[in-house]
Amino acid sequence: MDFRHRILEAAAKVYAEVGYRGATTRRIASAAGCNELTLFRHFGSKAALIHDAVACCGPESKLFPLPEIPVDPYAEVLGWAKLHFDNIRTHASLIRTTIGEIEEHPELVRPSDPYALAYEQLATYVARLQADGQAASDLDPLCAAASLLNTMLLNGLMRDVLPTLISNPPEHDLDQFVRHFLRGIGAKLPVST
Amino acid sequence: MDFRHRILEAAAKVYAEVGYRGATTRRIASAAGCNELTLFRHFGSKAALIHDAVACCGPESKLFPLPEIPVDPYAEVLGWAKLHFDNIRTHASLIRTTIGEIEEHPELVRPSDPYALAYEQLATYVARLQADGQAASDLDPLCAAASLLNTMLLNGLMRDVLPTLISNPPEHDLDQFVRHFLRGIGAKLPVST
DNA sequence: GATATCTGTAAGTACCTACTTGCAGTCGAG
DNA sequence: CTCGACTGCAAGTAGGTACTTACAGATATC
Repeated sequence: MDFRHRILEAAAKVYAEVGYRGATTRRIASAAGCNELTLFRHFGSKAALIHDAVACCGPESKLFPLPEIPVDPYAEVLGWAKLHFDNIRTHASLIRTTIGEIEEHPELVRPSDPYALAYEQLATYVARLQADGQAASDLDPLCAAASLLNTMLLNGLMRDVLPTLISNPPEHDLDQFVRHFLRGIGAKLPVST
Repeated sequence: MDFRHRILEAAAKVYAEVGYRGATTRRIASAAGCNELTLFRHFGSKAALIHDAVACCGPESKLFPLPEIPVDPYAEVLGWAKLHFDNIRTHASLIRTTIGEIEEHPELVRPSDPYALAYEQLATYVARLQADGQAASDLDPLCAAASLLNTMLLNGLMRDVLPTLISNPPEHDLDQFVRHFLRGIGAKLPVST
């Protein structure tokens, strides 16, 4: 019966579906199963409500584990990528909406954006591989990290809405992306299945 | 004095900035410098106007040249990538908006989507490299193509709105992406600069 | 000069928007 | 039992929405 949280979840869901303008207070109240007035009593304004909802119900910003010292790059990167990919797919609708409205509502992009964190994390891992001689050192680690992360992110975001364009099962694509990524930075690969 | 085209351009611009709901007929008319009524006389409804505007003023869907028979993969892919990247950046705002509203307005995604065409085009090129023995044959050409295209696309889309995250000059990132892509598919690279 | 086509102005329709106010009911804590 | 906090209902504010109708002026063609 925690109304506040029920409202936040409903607001995040409606916002993800129809965007800021489409997420009318009436719609959110209906989705939360409460009176429209209750929204204003809890959050004061629609802007505050949407902001709290996205901050509360958006993609996780916690760091998934990626070892400091690489041992088995393929297994480590693939495992890490799977966690991120699941996180992306779970919140794909909300992320797409936020991207589409980033010009009008930059305040909805959180400072501790999980994407930015993952980006640095993977770049650090690549730099470590390079320092250890396990990867070629001619590439910018940030660009290499972007190559895998952007590929995964866009695949995860559009998978549900462009099924004709992205028809392979997620595990297949992730495996391919990680293999391409690792060979791209000059790292060793396990034998292909 | 071609009102019709002036209205289409204004509508595409306003739609790119504030989305379908935000693109009110009043706003579009103001941007086009004409009366609101003129919109309805020309296009009948807001839905028809936005549809025509996106179809007319969206990203180019023509194919950029990518040779059937690869000779110098780095030069060829980089040149091709630059053309696509420019096209993406020119229409970044509109593409972001369309992605954000793809659930509500899938009809605004054109059947001859330039992204889908480029995707197949690059995959064909990769398959040719593999057939010629110029690239490893263990990767799915479609996944390899997605690796470069997704990376470029997201970089181009977010570059203007997340400058802290994407701070390298475009040429630097493109060069890095193409190098990573080619080595990822097992192709030869020119000496790094 | 008459005609048809395009444009603008002004007013109005029916509805949705965020948000407010006043009042009544419920329910658990003291 | 009382109190306060939370909830819902009903009504209303001031403004925006897509879209329509009726009328008047400009312009180019015949």
